[in-house]
Amino acid sequence: MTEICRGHEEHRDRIAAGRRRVPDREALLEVADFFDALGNPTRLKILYALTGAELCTCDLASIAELSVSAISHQLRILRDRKIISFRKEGKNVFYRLRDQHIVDLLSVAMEHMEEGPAHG
Amino acid sequence: MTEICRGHEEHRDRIAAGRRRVPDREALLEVADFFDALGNPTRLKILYALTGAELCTCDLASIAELSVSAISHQLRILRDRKIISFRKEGKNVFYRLRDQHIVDLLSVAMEHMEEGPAHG
DNA sequence: TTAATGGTTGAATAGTTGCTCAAATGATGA
DNA sequence: TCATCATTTGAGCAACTATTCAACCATTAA
Repeated sequence: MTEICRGHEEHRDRIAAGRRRVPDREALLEVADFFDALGNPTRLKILYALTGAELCTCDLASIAELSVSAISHQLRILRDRKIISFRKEGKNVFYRLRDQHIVDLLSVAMEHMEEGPAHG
Repeated sequence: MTEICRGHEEHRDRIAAGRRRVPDREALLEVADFFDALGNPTRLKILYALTGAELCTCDLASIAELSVSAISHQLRILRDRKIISFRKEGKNVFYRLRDQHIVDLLSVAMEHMEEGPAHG
């Protein structure tokens, strides 16, 4: 691994510059975890459903058409990644998006997808 | 699966409203694929390295400290998801980020991570 | 206390992913 | 043509993930 293109000083310069643009390992893993959490249809369903209202686990299960257990597992991932937060009310647990960043990101993503194919 | 919280009309209303906020299946899968592509440390390294300059496969392998083959596999995923594009020059293939959206997204993500821990 | 309901958790498992290795492709130049 | 370099590709495999199922926990109400 990590074989370098033979000779050519320009490669070395580009590589050094490129390396400088890459965040440190910890930050990189954090960003990866964040995007990874968004990169799953079930979790995206949950998040889009939560743009605009808080919902309980069983509401989300119904919306995603999956078992309460399956949703609960996914909710834990989203909680751990600090993408959603929750409040308990009697027997119910209500989830909501943690901050406006997430709402923005989700709508920007949709727009990006819609215009994407146009300049293929 | 999809058991509904017994009775309570309010649940039905919330569920119906939530469902309306979820994009259709095709769009959802597209968005998930997009975020999924960003949700991996190796691919993020590639993308951050490409913010600011185009780089060839072997430069990227050197930066990511992985085999050229491993990087090529990841580059294909990023190409397929329309996140990067490329140009061939002699024996080399130079990759670049496909549009400014991606650059913006990567820097916004870094900022979000940096401020995230502050408000718990 | 018991029963019922909403939710979480852990084990099991089928499916997916990321890497390595070896082989193939494509471009360049002798 | 042949050799070499940069890259791509496919198979194989270990590690990871999303779901299901069964068991458990927590709150409410009798």
